[in-house]
Amino acid sequence: MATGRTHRPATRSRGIPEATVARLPLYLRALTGLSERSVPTVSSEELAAAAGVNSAKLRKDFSYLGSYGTRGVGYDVEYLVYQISRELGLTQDWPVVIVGIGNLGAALANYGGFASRGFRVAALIDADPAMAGKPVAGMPVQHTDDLEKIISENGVSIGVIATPAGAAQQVCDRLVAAGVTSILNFAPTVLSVPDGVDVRKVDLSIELQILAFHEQRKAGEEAAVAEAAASAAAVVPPVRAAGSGRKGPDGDMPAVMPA
Amino acid sequence: MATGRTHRPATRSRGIPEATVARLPLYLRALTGLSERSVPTVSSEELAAAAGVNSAKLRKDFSYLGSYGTRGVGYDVEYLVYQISRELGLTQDWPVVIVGIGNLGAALANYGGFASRGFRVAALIDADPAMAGKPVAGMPVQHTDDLEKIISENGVSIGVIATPAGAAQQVCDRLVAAGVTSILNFAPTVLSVPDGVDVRKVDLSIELQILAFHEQRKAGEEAAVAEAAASAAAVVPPVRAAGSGRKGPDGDMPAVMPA
DNA sequence: CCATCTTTGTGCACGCGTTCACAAAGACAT
DNA sequence: ATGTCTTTGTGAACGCGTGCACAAAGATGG
Repeated sequence: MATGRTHRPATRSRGIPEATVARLPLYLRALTGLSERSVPTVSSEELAAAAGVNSAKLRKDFSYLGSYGTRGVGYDVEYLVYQISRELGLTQDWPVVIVGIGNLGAALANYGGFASRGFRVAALIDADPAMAGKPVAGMPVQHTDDLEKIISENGVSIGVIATPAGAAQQVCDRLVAAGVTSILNFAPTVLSVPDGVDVRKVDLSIELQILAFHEQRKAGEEAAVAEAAASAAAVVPPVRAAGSGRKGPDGDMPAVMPA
Repeated sequence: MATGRTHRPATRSRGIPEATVARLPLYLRALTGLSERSVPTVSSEELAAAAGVNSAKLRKDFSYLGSYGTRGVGYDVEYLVYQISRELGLTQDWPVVIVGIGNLGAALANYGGFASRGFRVAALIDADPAMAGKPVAGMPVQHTDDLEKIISENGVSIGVIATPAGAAQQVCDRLVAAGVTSILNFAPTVLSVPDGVDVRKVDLSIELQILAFHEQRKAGEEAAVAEAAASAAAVVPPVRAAGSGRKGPDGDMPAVMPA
């Protein structure tokens, strides 16, 4: 993951570990739930359980923000909600544009989770002229031609890319050129961006493939060797260097690697 | 030419690092692109650039799978595609169910990336009776009542949860009870599952919040101290333990913690 | 057949993140 | 006020992941 950090000796040693930052939203969500149930305080143990993490990890995470707990009691829920929100920058308004209003883009536009926490969908943008003006999630889709104008007029610094893979890099370049410095990419492509621009990637296909790997291992633990042998016999793997044909004889490498 | 090729006997060390597994789909995607352009071989440097990673990291990743490269030349594209596919378990068919056919669920059902690599949407399931029978992505939505039957009849071991947060845990429990052992969760909730079940989480809101954190830092680097002071003065943070009122005097903690 | 050149595979060191374990801090009861 | 009990905050150890740097392997050219 590209963390694209511009190293700067910040005013204070603002070195909150990246792993901690990634968990803060998790804590915030758990705390919000407690807040709605008017729970006044919570211990690190309880909160850690709600967030699905280790309690020691949670305490260390909070220690990077400051000493917000009370020994013997726990953490004040409301106070902690405020502190984390402020640390994450959620006390301000973040206008966001979504580019690519296909199935996924429309789903994102309708997703309530955006508006819930400081994020506001400022515009929906699509390259298809037929989409222009069409309302999605109660908001007219605008054409890509106006991308730069929309970005600058709304002061957008966060962009969401939900286009097909082929268009993603081009859209990304235009977003960056127009002033966007944070991008959430749903397109299955590696985006290249200049320093100072953050990119986070959400890739459904990759997540599934990772699950498949573990699933295969789980299944293989029962009939490990037998299954591997059968599969190797059933599926014929491509012979080494079959296409090029300009290399040495293919006898130098067995067609089927030992499984 | 090969003299006596000393085949490494124990390539099957089951310990492929998790970080490596997470990158294999990335390599596979880059390799597929090369394969479609009929590129016969690729060096670690080139492939690493295409996948957006360090070349040394890529070589080390591949070394966990075995010695599939040729020194002085690089890696055979077709051969590597096969090896990674096999390692990820993509040479077999993975039936998948999607539970929760709202905006996101429908988008997932329509997403071509699923079918492209061994994954097949076996069923769409929703709790709303009005949805039952309605076609989404050319497939009739089925009711939650039949969840267990669908899982067992199709031999499904991977489930995708795209329901609202409130229903996620219940759906998860039923999936697991029915035999699902891998879950991709899009609902903004922490799922608790028994040992042996893998859960991966995709959370749009969290990704945005992480971006907001970095975005705030980038903005803060220009007018760091001034901004912090102004924001602290403008926004009044909740006084410590304001709601509970049963604790000590609130003077024991400053209303604004030092930033 | 030998020399040179390219590229892999990996030993090693380093830094980050996680976890344990415990002293210090504070609430609460007496 | 003093003691006990709960819970935080953190020092320290450990393990994993990353990146450097280089020797070995093999292709290529003379």
